[in-house]
Amino acid sequence: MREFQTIPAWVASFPALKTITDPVWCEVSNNARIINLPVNTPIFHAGESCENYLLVLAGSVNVQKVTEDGHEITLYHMQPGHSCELTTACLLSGSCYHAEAITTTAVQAVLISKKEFMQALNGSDGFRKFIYSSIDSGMNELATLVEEVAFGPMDQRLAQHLLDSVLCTNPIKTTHYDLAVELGTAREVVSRLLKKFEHQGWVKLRRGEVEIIEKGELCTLVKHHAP
Amino acid sequence: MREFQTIPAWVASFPALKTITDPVWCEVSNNARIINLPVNTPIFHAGESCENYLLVLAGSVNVQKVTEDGHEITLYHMQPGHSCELTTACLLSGSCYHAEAITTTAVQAVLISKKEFMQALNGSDGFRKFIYSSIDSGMNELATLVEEVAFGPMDQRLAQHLLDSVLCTNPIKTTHYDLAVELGTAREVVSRLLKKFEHQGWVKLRRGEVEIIEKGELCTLVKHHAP
DNA sequence: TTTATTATGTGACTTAGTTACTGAAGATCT
DNA sequence: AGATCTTCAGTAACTAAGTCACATAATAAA
Repeated sequence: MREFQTIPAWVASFPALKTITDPVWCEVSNNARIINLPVNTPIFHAGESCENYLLVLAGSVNVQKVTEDGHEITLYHMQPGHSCELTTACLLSGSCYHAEAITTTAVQAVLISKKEFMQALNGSDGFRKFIYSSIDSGMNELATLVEEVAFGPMDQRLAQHLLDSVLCTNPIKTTHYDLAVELGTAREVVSRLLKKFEHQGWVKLRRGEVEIIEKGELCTLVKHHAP
Repeated sequence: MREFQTIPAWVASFPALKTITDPVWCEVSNNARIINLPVNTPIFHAGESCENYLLVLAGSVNVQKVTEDGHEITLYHMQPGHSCELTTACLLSGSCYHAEAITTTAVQAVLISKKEFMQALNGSDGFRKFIYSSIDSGMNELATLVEEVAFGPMDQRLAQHLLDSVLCTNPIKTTHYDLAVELGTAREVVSRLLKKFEHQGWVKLRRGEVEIIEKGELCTLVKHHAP
C-alpha cells in the first residue's frame, strides 16, 4: 500500500492532465508503463482489439486508413502531449480498431492498460474531462478533414503540409510517396506539384528531401483561397 | 417525488436504451421533451453552443459541413433510432458545434437538456455505455467517410447513395444539387453521371425526381471496385 | 399571362488521378 | 571497385472530376 504517492514526472508533458490530483488518477498514472519504440513500428491494425490507452511523450505516430486496393490516407498524427482519439473511442465502447497506426519516428509513449483506463475514467473527474475533450477535438478534426479532402485544392493542401513539417527540420526528410499518403493522393500528383513549386523557386528538391526556400510564398498560396 | 416511475414509451424506439432500468435514466427519460419540427428547420449551426441532447424518433436530419466559399458536404444523417454524435461530443466537452444540421423531412425528436444528459451520463451505467458506443461508431463513420471521399469513384458513390435512398420511396424526390451536397461534389458532375445512368437505362430522370429502374445494375457498379 | 425562380443540360476548360513507362540515386553483393 | 538490386523521382498520355459560363425547361408567383 502506497500511502503518499506522487504524480509521475511524465504527466508534466500533458498540460490538461497535470492539474489532476485525484487519488485514483495518482494510482493509475503511477501504474502506467513508459515504452520506447523504433521508427516504423506498427502500433495497431484494423480489426485488432484495443488493450491500452496511449499517450505520446516524444516522436510521432501516423494514424491512417488503408483501402482494399491499397490507397492510403493519414487521418491524424499522434504527437507529444496528445493521445489517440480512435484508441479512446475503442476503449470506451470496447470495440476494435478500424485504422492503422505506425511510428514515423522513434517514439516514447505512456501505456495505460484498459482496466486502469476504465478505473481512471470512472474514478477521476479530471481524467474524464480530459478524455471527453479529446474525443470532441478528435471528432471535429475528422469532420474538418472530410471537408478538406472534399474541397481543398491539392496545391494548397500540399503547401500547408510542407509548412507544418518545416517547423521541425528544414530540409524536410520525406519522399513524394509519403507526402501522397499524407494527403490521400497519388505520388505522381505530388511530384508534379513539387516540380511546379520548384520552378517558382519556392522549394529545392533532392532525393528524399524537400527544402523550403520561400515560406512566405507557400503561405500566401495557402491563405488565398481564390488566387 | 415520483416513486414508481415507468420508462416512457419513446424509449422503445431505441433498442440499446430500452433495456436500461436505472432510476436515474428513468427520471431523465421521463423529463425529456418530444418535439415536432417541419422540413428545412435548422437544428444547429457552427459556433453555437450545445444545450440539448437529441434522439430522432421519426424523419431525418442532415448534418453537414459548409466551407467559406459555399461548398457543402453531408457528414451523416440522424435517423430514427439514432442520436447525433457531434452533439454528444459537444455536450461531453462543453464546446460548441462545428457543423450545421437541418431537417430534410418533418422530424419528431426527443430533447434531453444538457443538465439531465449529464445526470444520466454520470448516474446510469447503461446510458453511459450507450453514449460511449455511439461516440465510437460516430468516429469510425467519419474516418470511413474520409476514405470514401478521398478514393471512392464518384459514380459508385452516387449509385450507393441512390440505392440507400430508394429504400424509402422509389421515384426518389431530390434535386441534382441536393445529391451533389450529399456527396460533396458539384451539381454538374451529378447531372452528367445521372445522364449516363439514364442512357444505360438504369434510372429515369424527371425534374426533382430520380426513378430507379435497374437496382441490380447499380449494385454491380458499386460492388465491382475495378470493373 | 407575364415574370421570376428553380432545376437541369452542355461545352470548354482546368485540376486531379491512373497507367505505363523511364532513368537516377543509393544500397548490397561479390 | 564494379555489377546488381531496390527505391525514388520524372514524364507522357489518358480518364475522371471540378469549374465556368452559359442556355433551356419546368414550376411558382405576381
